[in-house]
Amino acid sequence: MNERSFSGRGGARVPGKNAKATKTKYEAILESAIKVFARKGFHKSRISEIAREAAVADGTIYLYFKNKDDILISLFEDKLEQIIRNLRAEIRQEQDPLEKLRKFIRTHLELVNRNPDLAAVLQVELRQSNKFMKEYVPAKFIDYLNLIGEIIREGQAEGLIRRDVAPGIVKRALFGALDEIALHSVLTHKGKEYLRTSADQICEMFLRGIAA
Amino acid sequence: MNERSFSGRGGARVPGKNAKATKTKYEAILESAIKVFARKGFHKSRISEIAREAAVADGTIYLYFKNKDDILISLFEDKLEQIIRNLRAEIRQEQDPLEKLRKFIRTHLELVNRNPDLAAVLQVELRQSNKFMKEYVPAKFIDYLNLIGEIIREGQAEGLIRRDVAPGIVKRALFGALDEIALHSVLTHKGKEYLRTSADQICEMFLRGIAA
Amino acid sequence: MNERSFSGRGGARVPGKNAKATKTKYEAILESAIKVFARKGFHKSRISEIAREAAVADGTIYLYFKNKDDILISLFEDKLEQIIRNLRAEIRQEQDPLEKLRKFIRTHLELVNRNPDLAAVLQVELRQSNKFMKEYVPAKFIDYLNLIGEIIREGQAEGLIRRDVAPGIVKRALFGALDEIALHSVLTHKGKEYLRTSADQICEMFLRGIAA
Amino acid sequence: MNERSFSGRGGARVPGKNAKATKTKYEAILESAIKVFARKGFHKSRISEIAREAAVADGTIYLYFKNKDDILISLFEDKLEQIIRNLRAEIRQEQDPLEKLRKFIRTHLELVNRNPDLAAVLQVELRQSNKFMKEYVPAKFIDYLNLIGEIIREGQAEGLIRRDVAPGIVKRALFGALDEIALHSVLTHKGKEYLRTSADQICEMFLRGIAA
DNA sequence: GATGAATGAGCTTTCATTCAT
DNA sequence: GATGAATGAAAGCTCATTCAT
Repeated sequence: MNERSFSGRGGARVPGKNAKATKTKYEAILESAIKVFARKGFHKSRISEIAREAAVADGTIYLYFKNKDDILISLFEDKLEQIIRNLRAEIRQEQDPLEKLRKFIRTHLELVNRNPDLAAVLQVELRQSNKFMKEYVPAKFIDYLNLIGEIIREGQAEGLIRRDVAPGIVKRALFGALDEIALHSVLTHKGKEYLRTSADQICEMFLRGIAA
Repeated sequence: MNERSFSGRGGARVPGKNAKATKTKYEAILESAIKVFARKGFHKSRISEIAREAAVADGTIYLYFKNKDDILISLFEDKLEQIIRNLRAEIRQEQDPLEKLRKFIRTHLELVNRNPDLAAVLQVELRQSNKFMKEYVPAKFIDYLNLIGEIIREGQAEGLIRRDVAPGIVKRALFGALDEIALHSVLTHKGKEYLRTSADQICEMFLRGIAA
Repeated sequence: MNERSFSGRGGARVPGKNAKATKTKYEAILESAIKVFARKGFHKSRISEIAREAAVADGTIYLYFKNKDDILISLFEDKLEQIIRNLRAEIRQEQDPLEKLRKFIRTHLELVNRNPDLAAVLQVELRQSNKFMKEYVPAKFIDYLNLIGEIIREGQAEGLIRRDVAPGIVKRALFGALDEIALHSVLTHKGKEYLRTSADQICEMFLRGIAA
Repeated sequence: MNERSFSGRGGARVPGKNAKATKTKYEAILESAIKVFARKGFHKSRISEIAREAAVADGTIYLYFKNKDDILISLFEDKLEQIIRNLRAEIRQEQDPLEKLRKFIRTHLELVNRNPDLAAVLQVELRQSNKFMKEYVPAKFIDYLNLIGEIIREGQAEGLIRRDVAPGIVKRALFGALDEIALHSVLTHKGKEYLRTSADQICEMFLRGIAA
């Protein structure tokens, strides 16, 4: 059994009392990291470069992050949390579980289109962190996957989705499909058009594939 | 547009004339690399460790491979080529394009089950190589994807698959789905059972999803 | 035309603000380097050994010097600058240009006698640096040569030295003569006596050779 | 006391019996080495490159030379021996010791002009060999210096050169002067004109300097 | 004698991280 | 909290040399 515990979280994320000021610094570092990682790649990015970009001293970064991997992983969690929040809001607007899935698929690929730097980091750099791939307990990622799982279960309850569909597997299959398309888009710099067509194709295929 | 050219291939891969003897040495290094990479991970694997495992000198490795990344990428190409050959043979036995897809899906996941070390390297370590993700021209990978694309086109020609399915997108979606399942299997050490169930679920969903 | 530019100078030579403290560290490294280079030779000297001798960490050396060659070249420039300063002071005491030359010749060889480690480095190790021989723009060395050239011109102006003497050539010839004697002294460990006799011989020969 | 013994000489210089064929190979390697050393510098020249240039296998070089330094030193000895032979012949033509010195000086610098590759190797690369500078017993070089020493003694015997001139020191001083001029010519690519003027200047100065 | 595949010692430099101020 | 000078561990790769053929 894989250990997968990431000891980096839970440290003194916010050093001082002045939440406003420090949050700014924490966020400044994360935003700088996205830019630098996207430009140079994770391994070739230097802590000193992120520090310069964020206009803080090298050492200051270690007041907010445990180490270099922790920046990457914090970035992942922070952004994914925002994404999940937004997605929940979007989905709540729809009644039909099948429409919810459609919304999910489209929004996932739209986000890739609208945040190219972040997408480059999440699709390519993040996976190059050994810590992320092997030690990190992907709680937030599981939340994300479960958005799909829940919709499927909802659809099954309403008789719109086949009972023999296994939500735990299909949620991963759908995520994998979207992820591969996103990766291809990032690596080949195919943008809007490609992502929109792909969203349509995947919607059509998945919804037919699981519909009752 | 990303350049993505990998200059490492085509060098003096086989120093001597005695194809038999040298092929053995080349292969010995690759097999050792799979073991070591799977055990320690790409970045933590030492060239000297691969050399020891293969019973050659450190320098000998550089007669057959340009550098550490080249070992990983050669490994990928070599193994993928074998897999493609085997898959083609399997698929050729079936007449029905839909049955061919079923075969493809099942074989992909069976290979993961039967070659856990190789799977671990291809699913996790390979993606951690910056060279592979950013500079490599994935000719063999495209061949692999095209196996799917061809079957889909075949099915469309026979009227078994909807005409509005885009093979170029669906092939990636299917690969992404299989890849994510494989990754999950590798990271959580879920084996045979999980992979078989997943194969069934994915077959059912995809085939329904694209059937005419 | 040979480029001969040495890009190593002008970097962040002094990291901090406390000039006193850092100057000490910079100098400590140079003094240690002279000892180690003289003992082991440039190529066989290890950075780690210089660091240990100077009681700093390996990496600290790279805060003050670009690389190993830069230590050697900085050493050359630093010491040559001191030597030039001292020589100027010595020469200023004499009125007669011929006496100035005598002083120059004697002081050059006395310095070899009084600083055997430094002499060993400058005579033997420095020339073994490819960077020094081929890329370095020898500004300080030209200053040194020009000390001789200026005295000769002065002597010509006063009618003490023949007008047909070419200062630009003779300055090199004299330097070459002194340099070869110094090298022989260093390689065979011939000291005081040899250097003093040589100084007298060279004085006699050169002064007669160029006198009006 | 410096050891200065070079153990590389005396090995099986000429492997076989066929003196013609093997002498050709030995010489081919030396000539190739001059070209390669002049082009790339000693340290950056690869044995394999010299072998390719000489159209022999890497290993063959080790039948004729003990190691890389031995190529350089053999090259030095071979060429210096030729030079000494030629110089002796030239000098023998003159009766007057002072004319002999003149001839010596001019010929030395003419050789630099006529053999730029060889000069580049002897002036720059040779001195970068630690073996040459520190372990080699420079028998041939001493022969060369003694050519000067002998002429001076001859001149003293004939009453043409001052008795208080020390041949052992002046020979080095003269060599040093010529050497520095030669080095400057090589490094700055100053050719014929510069060398000829320098020869004249040095002749004038040295002959006046030591004349009775 | 000739070959060239195989060997394996050898080492600078980078950069994430720390900690005294 | 913020700084940034100082630390020191860490390893890929080259290439002179060897030696079995």
